[in-house]
Amino acid sequence: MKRRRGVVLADAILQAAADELVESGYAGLTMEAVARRAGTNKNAVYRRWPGKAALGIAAYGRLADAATDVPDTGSLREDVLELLRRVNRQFSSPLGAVQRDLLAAAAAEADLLAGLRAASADAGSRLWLGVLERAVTRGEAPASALHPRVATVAVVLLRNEYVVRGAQTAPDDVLVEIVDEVYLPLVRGRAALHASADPADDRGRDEEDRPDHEQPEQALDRQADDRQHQPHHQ
Amino acid sequence: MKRRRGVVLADAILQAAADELVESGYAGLTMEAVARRAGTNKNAVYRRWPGKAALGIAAYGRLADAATDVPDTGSLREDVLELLRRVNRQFSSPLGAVQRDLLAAAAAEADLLAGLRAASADAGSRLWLGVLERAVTRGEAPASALHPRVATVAVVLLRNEYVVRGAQTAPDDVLVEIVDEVYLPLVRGRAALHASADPADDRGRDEEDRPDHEQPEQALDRQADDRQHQPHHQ
DNA sequence: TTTTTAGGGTACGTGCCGTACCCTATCGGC
DNA sequence: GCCGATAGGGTACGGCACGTACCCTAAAAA
Repeated sequence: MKRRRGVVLADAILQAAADELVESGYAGLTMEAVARRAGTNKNAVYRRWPGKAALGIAAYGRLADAATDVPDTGSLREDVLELLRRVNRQFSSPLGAVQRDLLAAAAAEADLLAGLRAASADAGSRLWLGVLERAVTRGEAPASALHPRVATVAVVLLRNEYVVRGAQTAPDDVLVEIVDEVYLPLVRGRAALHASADPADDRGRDEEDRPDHEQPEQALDRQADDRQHQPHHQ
Repeated sequence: MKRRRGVVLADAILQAAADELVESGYAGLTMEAVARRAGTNKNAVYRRWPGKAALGIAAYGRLADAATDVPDTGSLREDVLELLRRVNRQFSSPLGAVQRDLLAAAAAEADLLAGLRAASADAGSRLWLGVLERAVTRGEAPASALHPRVATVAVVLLRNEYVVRGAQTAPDDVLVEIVDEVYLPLVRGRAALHASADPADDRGRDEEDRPDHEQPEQALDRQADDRQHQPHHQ
């Protein structure tokens, strides 16, 4: 009987883990079941991943590869709303439940969280900045809005809906409200502020170590590298 | 030996559960330990709460009773920043970790989530609306900003920091960034939109109550170089 | 071929959940 | 103050899942 080795086996395990994840959720994920489903035993699993959380995150990486492509309708509002709707569908799918469970499970251990972010969170930031950037070139938004924290406000609010209200799909009018009451006013409001010649906003601190008008790619890198350890003296 | 009954015993159990919660977190909360600590046995616990999640939420209710009082400095920016700092302290305390774990654990079961919200989330919305309302009466913000989703944007973004970055205390410049890049532009931007673009009256105050420099330690934190450590192998 | 590496099979020890019994202190009614 | 019903105390058990330890063998490397 042929015996799988190395990357072939690892792949089979990951696939089995991913299947178990969508079937039973993260809570119902067991090492035994994964090993059984992969046609091997826990030995081979533990030799590669130190525990359940690590395996779950690795398996999620395989699931999340289905990259969401960005809408490009020519209007900021429609772009944002459509992207938000896609994200909403993903959040309310089994995959979204897995993602939320995983985030919760990884919150305890910092190294796991880093792996999870690599698989999902940062890519999202790029998406939203891209949408916003196109709006800037069309003149729909000021360049000062090209800020990771600004660009991702909508999806952060949507995520919060799931945190607060549970796994229920967020109704569409919530998305509309987020876009019309928060996101667009925020972006356009920044336009109004900056158009009325009050750059006092970005003086002092900003000038030195946080340039507001940098290239979008740099803004992204910045966010990705922003993580820092607590130097806990005092 | 005296044998406690009824509400006295229930109280002792809740207290023990709350203590265990802050000591070991929700993940480390065990029914045995709670019973032992309360000087009783699992019997008495299960007679009152159907399982670990329900007990955890009930115990959290006892912890969360320490109501946060709202600052009232006379300036919207200072109020928001100060409130955000208090919330940040709470989030990064053991209590905050418990709250996040609990939210994650309750996401699966809807009825538990309802109980948890009653203990914490909704009160927060009122707080933020209150701050904003005072700003409106002072003329710092338009009445159109008095919208729950707008009012709570800052704390939602802060919560997201914890979701994405883990239990690390959010550095103060993140709070400042949230306030200056998102919250205030949002509120004032709405003013510009609704009051037909005359934000000139915002300018004077802006320069007064805006501190130029942050604490030196935090500025140092920001520069701390920590490239990613490889999370295990693949 | 011989040696080394890595998978397969299996059994354990441990921890915790949730339940079941049986005993006994306490409470409320008489 | 006695007496049944109620509820707490003690304990044991079944079950499950995690993580570990052996021992055996196929497959790759030397």
